[in-house]
Amino acid sequence: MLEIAVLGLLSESPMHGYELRKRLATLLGAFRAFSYGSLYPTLRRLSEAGWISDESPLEAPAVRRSRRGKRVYQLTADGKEHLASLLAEVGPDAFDDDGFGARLAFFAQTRSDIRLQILEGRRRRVEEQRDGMKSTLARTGERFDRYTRVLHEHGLESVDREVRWLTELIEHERSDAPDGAEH
Amino acid sequence: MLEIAVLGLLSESPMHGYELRKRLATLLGAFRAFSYGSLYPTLRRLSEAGWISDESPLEAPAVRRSRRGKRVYQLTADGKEHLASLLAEVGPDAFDDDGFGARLAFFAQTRSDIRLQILEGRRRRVEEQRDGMKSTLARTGERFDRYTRVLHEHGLESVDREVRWLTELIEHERSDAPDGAEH
DNA sequence: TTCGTCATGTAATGGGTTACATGATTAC
DNA sequence: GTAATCATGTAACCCATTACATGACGAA
Repeated sequence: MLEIAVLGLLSESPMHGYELRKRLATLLGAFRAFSYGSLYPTLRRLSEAGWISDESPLEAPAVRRSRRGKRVYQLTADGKEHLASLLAEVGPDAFDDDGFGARLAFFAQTRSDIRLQILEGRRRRVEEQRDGMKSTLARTGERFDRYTRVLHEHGLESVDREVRWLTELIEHERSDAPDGAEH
Repeated sequence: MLEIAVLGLLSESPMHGYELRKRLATLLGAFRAFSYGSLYPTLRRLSEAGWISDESPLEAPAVRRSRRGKRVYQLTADGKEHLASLLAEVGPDAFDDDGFGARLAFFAQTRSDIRLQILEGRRRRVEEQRDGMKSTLARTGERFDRYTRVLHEHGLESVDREVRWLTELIEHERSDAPDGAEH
């Protein structure tokens, strides 16, 4: 999640951690902020993996050491590849709230057929949730008190809306790329 | 969160852990399941705090020991008090997603004026979120690509719906208990 | 007798937060 | 010169999950 978001943002332009965090907050819609306590360790990890680096090729090398100054990160060639493979991943991770959100935010960089697979997988997932809630309400709706019931009803309407929203996106996607790449 | 849910469920009737977990899953709408790995340690903690107990007052005492058999938990007098104070708490915890959900699920046991305070606090919180998203969209909406934009628009509509839903609940609550307890 | 499900638990791990510590740069 | 904010980082902690281990009990 953080990994995709960081690589995705850096694929648009190099940035330092502090800026990354602000972009992250607006990109992920404030419902997911990430503190420095998770961001910087992630940057270190991605750096050690060779996916990002803060080496500026031109640089006065000597003198300063042990200084903590601004570190501008950029995607490496390996990182670009890695991001591409993350965005093309159509496993269960891509269908949960966070994973789907992160992938959708960088859909512009994702192949059209993969986009469709992710949207459909996500819809399947949300439909299952909806059906589960529906049957819970049908089974126990009478026994719930008023508050528990309205809570469940509101939840059900929310997932129902998401299913319809996904259906719109899927239809748009299909009409946009009307070739037959599926099995 | 787990604490409120467990105490709240046990206040309705005694139960053992396994059953508790199933009730938890339907109560919290499947979007929040809790595994045994968090449930059982919580039961131990609540037990050590004296809020729940699995002592059956009538019991053949001798013989069996070291057997792991079924443990039926029930709320103690202290636990009842503690639950009441948790449900009456109108701090920030009561306004975030989880805390609000847990409290709403046991609203039937909450004092009417507290209910109103929690609903209003939650609404304020969600309104802030909505306004943040709105201004983000206004500021950067043009620069977002299509996918990022629809993601944000859908998010905005969702919080907007929640605000309206909360407003309905608040109005219902006010007309239900039309006395003047507020300052 | 074996399979499913009821039932309780632990250990390792994961992925984040809060609070703290430090220092550079900019605006007044 | 001092306050705000930019900027980087660490340590302690929290709260959950996964995977595993154990065992009782009823039905086929």
